[in-house]
This record gives sequence, C-alpha cells and structure tokens, in this order.
Amino acid sequence: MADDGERLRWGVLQRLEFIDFRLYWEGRFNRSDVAAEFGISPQQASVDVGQYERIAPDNVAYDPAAKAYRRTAGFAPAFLGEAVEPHLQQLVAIGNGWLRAEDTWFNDMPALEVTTLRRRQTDPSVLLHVLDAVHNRSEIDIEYGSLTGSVQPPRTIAPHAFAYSAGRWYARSWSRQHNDFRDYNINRIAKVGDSRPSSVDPGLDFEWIHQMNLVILPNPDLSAERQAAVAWEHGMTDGRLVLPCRLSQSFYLMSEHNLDEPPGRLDPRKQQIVLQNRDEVTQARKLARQMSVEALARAQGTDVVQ
Amino acid sequence: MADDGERLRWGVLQRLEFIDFRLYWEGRFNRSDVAAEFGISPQQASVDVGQYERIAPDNVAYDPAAKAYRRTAGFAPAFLGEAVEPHLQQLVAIGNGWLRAEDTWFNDMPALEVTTLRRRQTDPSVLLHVLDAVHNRSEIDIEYGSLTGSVQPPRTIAPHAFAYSAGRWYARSWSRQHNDFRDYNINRIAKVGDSRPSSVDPGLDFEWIHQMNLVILPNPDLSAERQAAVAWEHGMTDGRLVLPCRLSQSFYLMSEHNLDEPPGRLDPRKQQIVLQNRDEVTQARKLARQMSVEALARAQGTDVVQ
DNA sequence: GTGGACAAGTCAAGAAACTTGATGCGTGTC
DNA sequence: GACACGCATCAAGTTTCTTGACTTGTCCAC
Repeated sequence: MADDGERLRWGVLQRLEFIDFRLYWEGRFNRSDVAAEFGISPQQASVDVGQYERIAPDNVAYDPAAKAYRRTAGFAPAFLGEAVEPHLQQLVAIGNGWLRAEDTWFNDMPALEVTTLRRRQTDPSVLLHVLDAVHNRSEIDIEYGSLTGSVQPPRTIAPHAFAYSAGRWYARSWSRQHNDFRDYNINRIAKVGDSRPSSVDPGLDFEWIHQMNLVILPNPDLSAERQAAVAWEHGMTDGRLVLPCRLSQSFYLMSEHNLDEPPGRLDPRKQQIVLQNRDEVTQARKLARQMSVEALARAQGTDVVQ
Repeated sequence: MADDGERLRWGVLQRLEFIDFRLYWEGRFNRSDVAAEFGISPQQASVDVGQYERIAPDNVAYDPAAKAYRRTAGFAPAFLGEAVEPHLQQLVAIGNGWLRAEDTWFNDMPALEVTTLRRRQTDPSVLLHVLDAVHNRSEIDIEYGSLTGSVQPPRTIAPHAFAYSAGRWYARSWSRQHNDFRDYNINRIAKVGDSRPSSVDPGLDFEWIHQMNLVILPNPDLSAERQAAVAWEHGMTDGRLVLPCRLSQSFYLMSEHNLDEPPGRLDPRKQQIVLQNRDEVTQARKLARQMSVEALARAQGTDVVQ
C-alpha cells in the first residue's frame, strides 16, 4: 500500500502496475499473465510478484484452489494512483473500435456495453500536417468538407491551436479566403496540400484569446431534488458553476447542452442546466469576432491579400 | 517503416514507440528525453535511437543545429499503428483533469483547449465494489443519490453489467426495492455496504439482453449539403446508419441526440439526425420492460421478496 | 576568431537483470 | 493414485544496461 523505499526500474514498475491493474479490475491474475504480457520468463514474473507482495502485503494472496493470485479484502491500489478515469476511457475507446482490447491490460472484461454514435476516425496523416502547421506557424492548402462530391474551391488556412468540443476536434485557424479566424473540423479535412510560412498574427484571434466566465445553474424549472442532483453531478458550489471558457469555444458548449435555447421552450429534462449570463456571452463573442475582423483588415492594409 | 525482422524486448519496444510518438506529435526529441522517460543511461538511449534508425531509416535525422532528432518528410509511424484516437483521448483526459500530463508521453503540447463540463470523478472504491458484485454475482447495499442531504432509504442492487452512455457510466442492476432491472449511475453511488450472493437471474433482464437496430437518418429538414455532411460524419451508407443497440441503452442514445423529440419541433440544427423507427423502438422497450417485470414476479412466486 | 557549454557517438569493463534448466510442493482431475 | 497444472526456489549462464573516459560538431558569449 505504502511507498517503496528503493528506486525501481521503469520496466519493473510497469509490471507491478500491471499486477495492481489486474487485481483492481479483475480481482485476480496468474504468474503466466505477467510473463506473457511483458515477454519475460515465469521465474522473473515470480520475482516481480514477490516484490509486489513485499511492497503491498495486504493486497494479494495466492489461492491454490483457484490456481491464481487473488485480491484480498484489504486491497488498496499501490501503483495505479487514484485515477480510474483513464481506464474507463480505454473501455470507451475499445467500445468505439478505436483501440483493440489486446493493446490494453484488460483481459476478462466485465459485461459491458458502450453506446455511442461512432464517429469517423481521424486521419493520422491529416492530423500530422496540421500539427506541423501549428508548430511551424505555416499556412496550408486543404480540401475541406467536399461531401456531396461537388468540387469545392481550394482553401488555405493557418491553424494556430487545437480545440475539443462536443466530441469533435477543431483546428482554430485563420482563413485566407475569408480573412478571419474560424474553426475547422479536423475530421472534415480530406487532404492537406502545400504549405508556406504564415504572416498572420494569431494574437489577433480575440474570440480565441479572450475568456469569459460562464455562470451555469441547474434549470430552475426542475424539481428541487433534481436540481440538487444536477448541481452535485457537475460539482457546483453554492448551486452554481463558474466555468472559464474561450469565447470561440462557448458556442459549442452552449450548443451541446442546449444553453443557447431561451429557458422554458424545451422540456426541462432536455435542458438540465441553464446559462445565467447567456446574452452577455453571446454579445461578447460577437464583439470579439468583429474586433478581430477589423484588426485583421487593418493589419493587412499594406500587404493586401486577394 | 516496415516491420522488424527480429523480436524485440517489451521494454525496447516501448522506447521505440516513444520515439515514434514524439516524432509524430512534436516532430522532435532528444536522446535525453528517452533516457529521462525510461530511467536509462544516455548511452543506452543512443543504442535505442540507433535501432530505431535502422528499422525506420526514412523517419528521422539528427539536426545538429537544433541539437535534436527531427522528423523527416518521409515519416510514417513504425510502431504507433494507425490509431491516433487513443492519444487524442489522452489529451481530452488531461484537459478534464483526469490525467496528469506528466503521466503521458506528451511534453511540448500544441496550443490546445478542451472544453467540456467537467463531471465528478468516479470513486475508485465504489467502482471496485460494483466490479466485484458483477464478477461474483452478488447483491450489495448502497447509498444512492442522497443529494439534498435528506436521508435516503437504503437500497439493495444486484449489478450484472456496465454501460456507458452519453458520458455517464451505469451499473445495470436488479433492484430489490422495486424488483425490476434499472440503471444506476455509478457516480451517484455514494457508498457501498454489505454484500451477499444474489439469486436473481440476469437473463431475465430482457430490456438489456434484447437488441434492436436503430435506423438513423440525417434530418430531412436540413439542406442537402448539410445532410451529406452529417451522413459522412457518422459514416452512413446509403444515407442511413443501422446501429444495433440494447433496448435499455436506446433510451440514453435517443435522449442524447434528441432522437426522442418528434421531428419538426426542434431547430433542425439541434436535431441533425432522426430515428426512423422511433415508435417501434420505444414500444419494444416498454414491452421488454413489462415482460421482464412479469418474469421476475413469476420467478419469485416461491421465494418471496418483500 | 576562440573557449566553453551542450548534445551526441563510441569503446571497454563491470554490474544488474533476465533466462535456462532442474527440483519440489500443493491442488484438482481422470 | 497417477497425472497435469501452476507456482517457488536454486544455480549457472547470457544479455542488457551502466559507469567512466574520450571525441565530434554546433552555437553563443567574450
């Protein structure tokens, strides 16, 4: 349970963590599991198990009847840390087909169902080019969203940041065609073409740079009990949640949680939370956008673009 | 780029994968990065880099000016596989505070913003007990959803499976108080008490067992172009998506994507997809539920439960 | 320019870590 | 009761990794 005095090798630590993992999630493991997972001999696995038992004596006991090591009642994770979320996320990824179960430490998974509308996978090559463009401050030609089969005009963007909202990844970018800053859904970029250095200052993307506190409350139309549940679930304090958020991102968050609908129109069960400063946020976003457009126009007064 | 003829040790493989990772995501790495990440000597790291160069000679070159190894134009991941989603998920987890950046291989992350309403973290101890109950087919006493501070009656459930829907984890369980099967949000289980063997047959949970194909279409009220985008994003074939789904889970999926609203009431932008066989699904769900309740009552005609 | 800091490559000797092979022990199965 | 299976332990041998010493190339400050 406690810490280990000595310094352990990285490889050994991984194996002890694996033991910890299997004990937590499946309650049992075999010496051969450790040997197979890491490609080591059973003898070496024995040494590792011995080391684990020495470090966390209350966690595990060999059960000769089951021919397996089993978790004991006093178990407390010694190496996993307190975070189960990463592993829960792995289960989701497996359920979505993003990750093969063999590539994780899960083996005998409990009965489990992941219900999501699966989305198209990100193209690694596209992402690579966008990553590069952000790192090198360059602009790239892209084929974007030509979905109906119709030929789309080429677009040129200078991405400067990544954003994740409502299950989608966006490249926050300056658009040469529009001379403003926009979000480009990375999954909808079909192809990346040439690239060249960009001279646009990402510091002019005010909608991205400026943050605002979203003040979120449980929908007052819900029952008191339900409101309390919502507050608890989102970790609200004093019945409200103050969430700093980039103006450009606030759009997606509001849309995802129906915060952009005026209260009362929707069934409260579909709108469990409401945004107290909705108009303020919407207006700030518009203003920032406008300022950004104007600043870009001013900046390019000399080196005219298109 | 291609495969390696020989068999590599697990530890070495991890280090080569690390090199691959850094090249992909950050375009560069130092020998010292490898040494520090894995606690090995710089000399050994040199050996590893050499091995990587031998296996994937077109991926990397040392740039003396930058004092670092840099990705070259011909780069293709040699060890990562084609899946970037798991690492994107890691970024989301970091953004949500579920994972510390130090616990991942990310170092110099690109400008990045993850915008989500953070949810309460799962209590590892609660999850552990529920996992055990599923594995051992036992029933457990729980404190559930006592949010308003009011004292809740104790509940006893026999969980038999896990389900993930709309961002929440549920324990699909038989409820002793109601004598039917329900979903219990794991985050709302405050505490787990005693446990004892369960005699309820999870095979009677018809709402869980039975699956039905959800036929999902782009909302016909959207423009043709937008419909095509929606179809593409969800990987539809012939303009529709047939998604097998457990009846019990269909509820959450429908609720999450506003599939339960009759078409036309909502702004089409809030309802980008519609469910063709909505009534059918809803009815099947009700029916399965009813059959389940009756079967449970019959089964317990003899050994009466409260 | 020149010296110093820094990142890396290489060589050789020594220390861990891991493997191979052999033997014994407890449990459940045929 | 013989047998298979999974584990523990010991000893000898091999591979891997570390430590220490020396060299190369680039950039930066003087």
